Amino acid sequence: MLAKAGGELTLASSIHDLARHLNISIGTVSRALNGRADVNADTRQRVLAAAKQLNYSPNQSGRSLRQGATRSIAFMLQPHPGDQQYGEPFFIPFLTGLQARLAEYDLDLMVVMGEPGQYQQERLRRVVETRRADAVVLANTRRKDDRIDYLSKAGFPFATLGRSQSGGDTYPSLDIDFERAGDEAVDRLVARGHRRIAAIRPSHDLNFGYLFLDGYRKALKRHGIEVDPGLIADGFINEAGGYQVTPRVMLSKDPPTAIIFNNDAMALGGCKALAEMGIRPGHDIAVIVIVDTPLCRYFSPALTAFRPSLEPMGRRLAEMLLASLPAFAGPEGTRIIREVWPLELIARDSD
Amino acid sequence: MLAKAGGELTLASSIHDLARHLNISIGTVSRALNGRADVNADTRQRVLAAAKQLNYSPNQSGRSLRQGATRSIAFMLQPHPGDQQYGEPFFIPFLTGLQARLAEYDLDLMVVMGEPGQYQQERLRRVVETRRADAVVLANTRRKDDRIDYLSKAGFPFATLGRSQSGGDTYPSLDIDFERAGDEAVDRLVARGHRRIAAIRPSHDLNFGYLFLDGYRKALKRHGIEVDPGLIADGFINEAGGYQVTPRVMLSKDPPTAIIFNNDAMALGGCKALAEMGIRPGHDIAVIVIVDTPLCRYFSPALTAFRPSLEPMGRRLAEMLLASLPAFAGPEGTRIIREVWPLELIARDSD
DNA sequence: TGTGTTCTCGTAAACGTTTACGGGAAAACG
DNA sequence: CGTTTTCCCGTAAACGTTTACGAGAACACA
Repeated sequence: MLAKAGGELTLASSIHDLARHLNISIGTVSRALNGRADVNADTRQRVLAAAKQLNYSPNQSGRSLRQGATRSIAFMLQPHPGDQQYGEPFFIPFLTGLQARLAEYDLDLMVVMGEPGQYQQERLRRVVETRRADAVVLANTRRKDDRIDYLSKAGFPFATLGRSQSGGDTYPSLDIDFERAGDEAVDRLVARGHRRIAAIRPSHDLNFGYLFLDGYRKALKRHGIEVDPGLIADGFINEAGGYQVTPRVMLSKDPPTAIIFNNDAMALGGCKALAEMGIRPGHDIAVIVIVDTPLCRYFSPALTAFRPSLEPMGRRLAEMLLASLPAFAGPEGTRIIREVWPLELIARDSD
Repeated sequence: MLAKAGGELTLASSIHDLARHLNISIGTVSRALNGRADVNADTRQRVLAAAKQLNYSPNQSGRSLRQGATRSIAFMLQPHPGDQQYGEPFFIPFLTGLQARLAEYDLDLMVVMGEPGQYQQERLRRVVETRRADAVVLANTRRKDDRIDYLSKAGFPFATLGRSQSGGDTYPSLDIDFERAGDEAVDRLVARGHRRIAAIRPSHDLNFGYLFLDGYRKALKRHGIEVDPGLIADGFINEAGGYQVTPRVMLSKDPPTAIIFNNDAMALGGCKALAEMGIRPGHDIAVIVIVDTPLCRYFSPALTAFRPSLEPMGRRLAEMLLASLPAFAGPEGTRIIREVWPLELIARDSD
């Protein structure tokens, strides 16, 4: 306790109080509470009853120290630099799912955010070295990710939301199928008669930008359309980035009739640029967004987009992480699971 | 540690290792590291150097147990029931600020969410009773809030984002000035010639709904406009709620020429209902939203709204909480600070 | 009755810290 | 030189658990 609010704090009863109250040793009390076999059934009942009566709950610090496990998982979220008035709506439902599943295992969730753009490595090291968490969940994975290198070198358990080229196949990861989304987006546009299709994605070495582009290229090839480098651009992963980079693509000698944006904020900025050029999405040009957010739905025109199931993804990643921890999955069950989830196309008015 | 990843785990060096390496007692090492006065300057240097060399960081579980403080703060966020595809964009920036300031004090942030609509009390009790956190931050405060009653009765330190009628003035709280926003919204509308102004707010005993209404009523009174109960309605705090309740107000004998929505999601649903009735916000009716989100900006027409500074609010609430904790503010500095922050009006196209 | 087994429990160590206490050596002072 | 003070450090207890170990009692079995 940091504060002893004027003495009115209800004393936290310890296992010693319980033992004294029952005229029993603390060892027996602990065994009774933890459901061990070598305790008399009657004794166990008495202990349980007394625990309820005295409102006893085991002190987590004591347990952590003795067992060498904190029973908490750290979630590292690095906000992208840029306009942070509201941040990414992406993560609340993901966190909800992650947290819900962890709670079922009596695990706490610690959130470490770091300043936008700041080097997150120190924060991560602190968590690992001071043993503040038993495992880590990484978000915003980059193609080459220092955090992954560090964790796998240290042998510290972790899982990632998103893929990376770092660290090999030694950790669980869950990602969206950006290749397939890119592929399907092209498919859809081609079926509607487009052949000049632009792709706008974030720079920053964010891995999903590359994955998306792979799918985009693959689909073009399948349809016998040559990839035009002039139709591919990347920019800062926010509205300003989309606003800045979209005109560059539109002003090429042979402009596109469709644009796939790999990020909702960039799409919004792009549409603003288009509007200023007198180009109307849904009329003069087709626009598809790869990861849907509520903004896509309420924008005018409503943007066709691919939607993830964030909350189930959060729950699933928790399961995958737990399955890789011997303490939960059993010694033999230390399985590294990697999954890639499809997106659902939400057809709206922009394409 | 839960997992010992194949033995490659870098051994966490303890203070004993450090002491042995230096031929010094652990007491001295601890004192040196913690900057106590009674340690020779030369010894301190040697300890610090060795700590860096052996990559030593104190084990947090050990510290927590000994000091009776976990150095972590729990943030309790209860999602509103309803459409949870994306949750509330409100909280990410708030969390960012809260977390950033806490990190400066070497405090961790634990996030406890609870299922939407689920009774959050048990989760809270668990945190308190097992001493998993040193203090709690509550969000989504209700007019009468069980959690506040419980915490103040237990003498457990906490602060709230949002006001409540529970618990008296014994805890720090930070809230948005909903009264003033309601007042200003009416002011603005009256200045533009409106006299039939509706107010739509959430039910659920959420406190801010009442505060908003106070400001609304006060402003009407000031302008000599009688409050018409037929123009006041409440509904579920989501899009469906707004969609459902708005027609009820519009179909009254003497319909409003303006509506103030006390929640962005409800406003969106309300606008949908209006559209279906052939009523265009910004043309046929004026619409103002009390708490701005990105959705208001991108909606068509863009919605005039009052915007909070969420990230500074997060930082500020962390400061306020810390100031109320003797361990941080010093024994005399146990001050209970309560603040109410104004909103900034963002004029757009809907009014 | 003697021996082995089972059941139940108490004892004590251990996890990694911090800190109260005391003591020895050096320094200061008379 | 004796006494007091200061400086620095080691010792050990304490935080609240869990758990390895062993021991006593009850019981079974021959």
